[in-house]
Amino acid sequence: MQQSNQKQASLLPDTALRVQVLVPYPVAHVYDYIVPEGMVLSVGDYVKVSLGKKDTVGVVWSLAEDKKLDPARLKSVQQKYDCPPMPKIQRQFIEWVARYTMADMGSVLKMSVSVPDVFQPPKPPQAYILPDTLPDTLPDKISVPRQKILDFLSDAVPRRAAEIVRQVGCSASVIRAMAVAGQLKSVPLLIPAPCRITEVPKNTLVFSESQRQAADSLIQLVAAKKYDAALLDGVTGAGKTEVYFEAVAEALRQGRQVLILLPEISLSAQFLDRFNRRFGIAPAIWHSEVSQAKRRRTWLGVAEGKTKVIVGARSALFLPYADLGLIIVDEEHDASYKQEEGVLYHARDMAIVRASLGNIPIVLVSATPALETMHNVKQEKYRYLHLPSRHAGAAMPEMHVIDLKTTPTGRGLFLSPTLQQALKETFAAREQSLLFLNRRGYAPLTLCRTCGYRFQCPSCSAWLVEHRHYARMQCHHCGYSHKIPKSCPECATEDSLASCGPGVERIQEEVQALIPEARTLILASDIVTSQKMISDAVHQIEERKVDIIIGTQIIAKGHHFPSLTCVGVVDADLGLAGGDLRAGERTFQLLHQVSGRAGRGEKPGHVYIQTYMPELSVICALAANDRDKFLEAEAREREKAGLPPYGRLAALIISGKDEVKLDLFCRTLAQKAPRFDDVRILGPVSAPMAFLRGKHRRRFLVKTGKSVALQKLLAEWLSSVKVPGAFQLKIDIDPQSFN
DNA sequence: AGCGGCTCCCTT
DNA sequence: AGGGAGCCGCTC
Repeated sequence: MQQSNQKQASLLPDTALRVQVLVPYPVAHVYDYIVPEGMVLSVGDYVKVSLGKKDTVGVVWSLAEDKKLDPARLKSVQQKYDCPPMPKIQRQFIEWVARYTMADMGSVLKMSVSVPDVFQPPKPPQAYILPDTLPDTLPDKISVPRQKILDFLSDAVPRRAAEIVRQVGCSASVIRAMAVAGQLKSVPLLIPAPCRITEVPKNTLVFSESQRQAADSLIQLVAAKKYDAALLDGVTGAGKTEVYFEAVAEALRQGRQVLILLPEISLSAQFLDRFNRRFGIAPAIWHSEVSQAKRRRTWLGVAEGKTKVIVGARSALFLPYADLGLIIVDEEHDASYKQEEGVLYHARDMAIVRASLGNIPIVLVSATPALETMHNVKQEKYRYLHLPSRHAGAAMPEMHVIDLKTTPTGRGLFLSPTLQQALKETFAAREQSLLFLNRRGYAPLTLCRTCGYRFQCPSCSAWLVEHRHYARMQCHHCGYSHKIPKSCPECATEDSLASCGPGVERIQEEVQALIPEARTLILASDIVTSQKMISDAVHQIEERKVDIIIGTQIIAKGHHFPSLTCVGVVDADLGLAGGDLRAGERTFQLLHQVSGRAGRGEKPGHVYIQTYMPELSVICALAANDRDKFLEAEAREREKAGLPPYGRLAALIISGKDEVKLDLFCRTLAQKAPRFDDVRILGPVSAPMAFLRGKHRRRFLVKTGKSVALQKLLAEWLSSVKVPGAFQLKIDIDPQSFN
């Protein structure tokens, strides 16, 4: 990898005086700096420069110079950091992503140098060892704790105070006192880069024939050492992870680095166990919650090529890999791969780009592949590896569609008689049930029966959701909340507030009334807030201390519970309202995943889907468990509508506080809209969340044919207007949802 | 992103 | 005239 950098001619002080530096600020261009005498800089070097009032890290982007600049006004590079330069592939990737997403290059660079003080490591943590020579002032007798500490440290391994305390059972003050007395020596603890792998253990798992075949194909893919993309398709429990671990192993045998992208780190506990079992070491973890010190070590380990496997959320894609040899995108269909703030990019799609630029293989993994991915398989852009279920018999639960039009629920109730019966029977059989409703809180809308007042967020076009668990009314879009009042805020009538519609808390109430002896548990992100709470809840369920689980989408993933035999989908139609491009697909993926929770032990499972629209293709496909037929039907719809992957799509979101001026500006924008064949510009319309966090939002949708240069078209359009500073204009290339 | 400089309008 | 709040544009 670094050959390309080493080939770059070093810049000698007497041959050039200036370099162009890209800084991690939202700016589109580079800045020129003087190279101080004696400093040797090459493209890709990390440097410290001053920009405006502040010092920042930057990357030498080119050795050219802007002749128009007045040399007298230029600042000097302050320092060259001692770190491998940013590889050429990484620089190309940053440029590519910036061009594609129409973001500033600096903003994209910022995602690559996301550790602000990476080059200013703090004091390393202190560790203790036995001194080479003991001071001669020591007393003859040594106290028991002190002797224990000396024994513990006799193996000459430096250990941190906290570890000594834990192992020996002494107090920290003893250690301190011994250090002062010279009985212990304090040394800086050098923490090596995470996940350095030199030896790759052999696979000890017994693979099925199909697993073996898929693994062999992936190993060949990696062995070829060139760009290639494959989809690994298989239901949950088919052993996909273990199969792609063999591809990882092959890349590691080549001595190269591997990136495994995961949608959410909530998968990590289980995932890390499996990784550990295969490779005997923990991978490096990268996501927003990782501590500053660990981020620094990981960033440097990645840049130096020492850290071999990185498991991370989408931002891990932008780390400056020294020699990346393989990318895995697990759960490739997952919506959270789309970054919806700042630089708007789709990590799966950009991972394909990264693989292509790096000329390395990439493997997409899913049980419910995205429509686009299947399309690429059909177009033979991606290889296709299918992994059938390992336990063919026990695999699929029996599906029951409940038409709420013909079998309605009781008034103010949300479980139909059929589902009630199933819950009772499951409980009687001492098995577990799961009710799925993707809505937190008690009720999504509260109104006053007397005056009709509705609780609404002051900053968003959204109802306040009642949360009895916290006794608050909450906006799910901006976090605004207040206490649940006793009387109507409008007409002051007491006991006049009515809850409309269900949330998980209300379903729990209904279940408790239906089966009072049943032990229920709510799994929702606002109630189970930490990783520990989630794993505690999972243990409770595994130990069968819970009979009926009521959960939002956080239950869809991962865990499998052998005694869970009944799954009820309270409202299958919930995600379908609003006409979103991917509503059907998302609903299928989510409900398919939820259905998969049922009957994964030896007992068969039953899934009950409550809907008002049983004739919809999504519901039929779920009932028939026919994913491919569903995707084909969806694909035909998209083709007819000229939508991706058959056409290109971009969204413009314009937001601002002054609604009147906003509409005026949008009209100007519409007037200047380009008119071409094969280009349709729809809008302006109010964005689905027309008022969000105190700002009004309007949306344009740009729909073009496959071959249209979408970014160029947008750039030309937008260069014809000046966006007033009071408004924010966001370009979303390949929008995933219409929010 | 952060900062300084500018304008506009309200205060006294 | 004084002065603060939002708006704009620049940073090599």
